[in-house]
Amino acid sequence: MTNNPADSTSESLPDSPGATGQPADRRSTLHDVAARVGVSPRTVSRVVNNEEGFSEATRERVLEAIEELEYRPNLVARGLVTQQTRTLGLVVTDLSDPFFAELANGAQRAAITNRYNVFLCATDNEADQQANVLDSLRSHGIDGTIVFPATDTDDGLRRVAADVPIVCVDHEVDHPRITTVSSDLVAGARMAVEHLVDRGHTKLGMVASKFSPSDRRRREVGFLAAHRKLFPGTPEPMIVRTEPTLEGGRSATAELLDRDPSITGIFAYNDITAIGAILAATDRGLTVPGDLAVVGFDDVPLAAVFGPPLTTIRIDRERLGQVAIEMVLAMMGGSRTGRPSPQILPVELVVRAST
Amino acid sequence: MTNNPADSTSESLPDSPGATGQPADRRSTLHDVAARVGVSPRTVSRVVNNEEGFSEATRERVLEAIEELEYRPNLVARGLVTQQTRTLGLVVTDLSDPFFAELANGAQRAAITNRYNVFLCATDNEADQQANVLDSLRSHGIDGTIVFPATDTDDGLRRVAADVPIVCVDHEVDHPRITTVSSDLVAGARMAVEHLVDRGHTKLGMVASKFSPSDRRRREVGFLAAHRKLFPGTPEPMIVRTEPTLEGGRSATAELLDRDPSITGIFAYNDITAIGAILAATDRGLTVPGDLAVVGFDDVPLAAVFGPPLTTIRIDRERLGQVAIEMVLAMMGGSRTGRPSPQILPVELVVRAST
DNA sequence: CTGAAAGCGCTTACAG
DNA sequence: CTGAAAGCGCTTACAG
Repeated sequence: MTNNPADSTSESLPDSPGATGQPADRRSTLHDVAARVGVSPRTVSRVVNNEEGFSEATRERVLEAIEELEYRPNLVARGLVTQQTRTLGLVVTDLSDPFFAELANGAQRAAITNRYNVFLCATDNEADQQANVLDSLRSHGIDGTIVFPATDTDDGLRRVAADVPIVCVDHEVDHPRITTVSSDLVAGARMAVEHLVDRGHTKLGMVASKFSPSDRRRREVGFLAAHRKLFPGTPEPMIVRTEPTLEGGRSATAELLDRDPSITGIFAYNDITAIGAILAATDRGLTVPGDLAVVGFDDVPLAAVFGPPLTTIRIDRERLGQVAIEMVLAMMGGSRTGRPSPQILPVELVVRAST
Repeated sequence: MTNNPADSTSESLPDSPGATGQPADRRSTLHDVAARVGVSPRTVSRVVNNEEGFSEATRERVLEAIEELEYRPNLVARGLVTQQTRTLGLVVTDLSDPFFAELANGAQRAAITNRYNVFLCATDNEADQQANVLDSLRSHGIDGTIVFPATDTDDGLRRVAADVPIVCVDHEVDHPRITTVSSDLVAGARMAVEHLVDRGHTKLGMVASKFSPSDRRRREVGFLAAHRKLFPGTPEPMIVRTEPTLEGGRSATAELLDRDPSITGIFAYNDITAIGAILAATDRGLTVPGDLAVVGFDDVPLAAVFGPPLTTIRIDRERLGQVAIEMVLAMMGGSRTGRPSPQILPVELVVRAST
């Protein structure tokens, strides 16, 4: 037959692997398995994919060879022809925000359940980097992706949606292959305002994110609407936009209190900025909640143990991730299913010691 | 020539895209670009890859067509033949630990600098899930990967190392294609002990991680060694192993204090467990640092703002990620470079109010 | 029950 | 300066 270098050294027993017990240093392929069994690659492909049409004996010999050679199908080569890789993308702006970490956990868990894998990428909220990772993901033949979009990147999203279906988190983009899952941020903001007012506060201020373009300011919309309803005819409360980080929350709150020292209630963009707000209060000798009450958003794990434990609007991030996966899977079902309509998940007020 | 359905509707001007301005709904390929320009795919490939051998005129026409068709090379198809995809993996146990989030940030940043992308995956510290994601990553033709290994998975790592070079974080595996970058955990533990003793504490306890197998208990080794040196001949201090989470730290500390109420100094596995330790103290009416001093590990962002702000051993996670990327890149340089030797990065004591 | 051919989107030698 | 052929690892019709 062909001259196989291994033949000269190995015993005649065909089942015996090399002396080292190690397969070749090159990863073994369908072809290698076929050659070892003495069958065509097509047959190996059939048993690997659980198709019909091979004898039980063949099946066993193939399985044995696969074991011995540690053969693993190359999903990407397969994807090149099937046009699917059972891999999903998840792109977020900032890994160090615990919100995204738990979203990712939920998404990954749901993906595994459906026998999909997910690759996570971060954009630092930069359009270029988002374009870069989306392109990379697409290039790897992912079947769909979930994205929490960087600011002002709708066009970029539409472009990749031509190739792969997208589920956006907390943001709508008008495109047949893009849908949205979001939390009810407007309702959450309303709950926060009502709670502060229940506690007797009448002068409120809000720390918002400067990364939110005008069509993504749902918390602000809810905040103003609730305020308008409860205090009709009064001037609108103050809103300061900042980076959604601890230091951002701290400085924005300082600015709010500088501009209007009569403010006694703060609604913050998220828990991290809320903690910043509390620090700003402490900075100027105010007590929380005595002098300043603070409501956060998200209910990240540390919110409960911070001093004082944070009153916040809880988002079920695990569920958010799970629903996002289910929606992207539905979109991949082909156009017959149509685009799933946007979903809005409920949020919940959690009262602790900061109000 | 060939019958192109587009020809019947489009104007004769070859440069004009369809009426919608949209390219076909199928992603365009090298072949499409070639057809549009009227040149062979080989030529397009040449200009895409900046090779030699085409006229300036050809180059411009190809570039134009690429623009119009929004052509993007399929990196995976390319990878199938070049055996490299300019993509790296990063697999960690737990996304919601801020330690890994910042490690990932550092790694991603360093990767981008080198024109690589990174795909992040989580294992939940489960061997099966780690095998799954590594296989998926490998299947996507990644060029190398960084992994913070799940417990007891050395064999699995060796298996994938046959195909792709691995840099482990804080763990050594004996294999020619696996190397290690770690923090000086032993030195960090020593600093913690010396600092507690400086503060007048003589009865110490440690909260350790139950996920660390015996060869990965560097903090414990450092803790015991430092204690032995400072208190020769005395009994060894108590160590309780637990899940490295907030609740884990809380219950482990409660156990330590139950078993030996004379303990006044706690060295914790990381900042999260340290915060748990502080909570455990508060639970039983002890003050920190008055009744119980606590030293954490990592210096995550919230350590500085927790009440009381945490004394901790700082790990430069961004740098850790960066070095890991550089090492994996070096390993990919081919065997000529040989395996880079393990690196140990320094850590630093940060004194705050919990001691 | 099994295989030979063509092709997914690309690049690598080779030839002109 | 440019192209035709073969192949990366796989699957999809087709034929026996």
